[in-house]
Amino acid sequence: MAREMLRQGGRSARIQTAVHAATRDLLETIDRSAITVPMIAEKAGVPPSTIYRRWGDIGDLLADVALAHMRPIADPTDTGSMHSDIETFIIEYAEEMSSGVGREMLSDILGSSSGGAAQQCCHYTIHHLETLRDRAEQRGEAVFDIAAAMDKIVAPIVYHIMFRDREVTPDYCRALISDFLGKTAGR
Amino acid sequence: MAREMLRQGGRSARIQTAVHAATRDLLETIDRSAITVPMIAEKAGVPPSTIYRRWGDIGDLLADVALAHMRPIADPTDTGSMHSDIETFIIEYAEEMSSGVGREMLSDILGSSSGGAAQQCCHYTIHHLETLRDRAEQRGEAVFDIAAAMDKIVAPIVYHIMFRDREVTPDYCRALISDFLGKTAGR
DNA sequence: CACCTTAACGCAAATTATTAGCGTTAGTGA
DNA sequence: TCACTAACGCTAATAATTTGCGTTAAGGTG
Repeated sequence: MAREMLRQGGRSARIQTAVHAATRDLLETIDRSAITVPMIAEKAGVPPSTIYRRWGDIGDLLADVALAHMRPIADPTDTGSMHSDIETFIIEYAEEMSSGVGREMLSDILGSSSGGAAQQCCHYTIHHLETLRDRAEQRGEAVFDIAAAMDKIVAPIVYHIMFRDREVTPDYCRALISDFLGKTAGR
Repeated sequence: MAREMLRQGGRSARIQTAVHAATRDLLETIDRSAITVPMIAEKAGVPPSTIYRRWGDIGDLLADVALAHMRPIADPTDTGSMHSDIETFIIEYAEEMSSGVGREMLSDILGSSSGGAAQQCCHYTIHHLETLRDRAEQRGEAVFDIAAAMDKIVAPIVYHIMFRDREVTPDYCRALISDFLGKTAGR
């Protein structure tokens, strides 16, 4: 993961935006393994050395871009009940991460040398679950434990996506959620 | 992951052995991000072009080496009961994967382009669990479901190792196992 | 607002990694 | 033993990465 910018404004920020945009563009256009730093640099209108100096290598850059794409911009949908809130959020999450680009984003984040990107990515997921839990609490519903939800719902989904040992279908997600919330607690 | 060799014996096999050995050596000596193909080639006594032709890039080579290191050579220890068999195996697995080199191996395998290495790695774990289950069955103990064990024990452990969001301690592993096998089933 | 400090940049040269062509070696099966 | 060809070694060409150095401009200060 790229270090935090010491300078926030102006040129430095413009370059970050341009490089991120160029990278996202290329990720949609051509195969990820074919993307090179000079390629991104040309598209972004900066010299390659700027990218190397700022992001280190292409792995860290890809992790940074993936992380930026995962940064929560909106709260998960409010569907009226905790069970369906969780289902909606988790199924969408699983679908996004199961896709080709989703898997590549996860892979880039997990492969990043420092490990900061992975922690941050995990934190985003936890943050969303916290939102759902707080919402449930305000409704007067029984709350759930975030760490337990990570273990019993998120972890298996991510595991199967990364190891490709089974399809992560909406039905599979629903089963994990029902199992976690208690099978009797139908909605 | 490297494709299977079309030729099994002689020179081709010797080169594979030498390159793997050189790579493992370097992984223990210097930082993984500093390892280059020409470096490995020199240590192994082969020209770099041979490595590029056979393994594609350094990512695939590292994944191949990591996978070879994970290949089961012996069955997990027989401790006399299923619960402690699982505990012994899982705690050892978690400890190995939590270490610096373990995490890097997982990272290399998950980052490999084809995805075959990840599937294979997962298969090794399943194979070990099958051994434990069959052993329990022969003893007349109640058996367990492999897929469920992967979801409830292995997946959370691997998730936390990869995302670095919590320490994976032996106590944590024991809790996952007890929870899976039923809290009342103390040993 | 003008000035100072220095992080971050652009450029270009030097280094290093990767790819590709081509002749050679040595597994494998007849 | 021989024929066939996958896999190799060598080398030249190409591409990526690193590094030094002068320049630009962000952010702070008087």
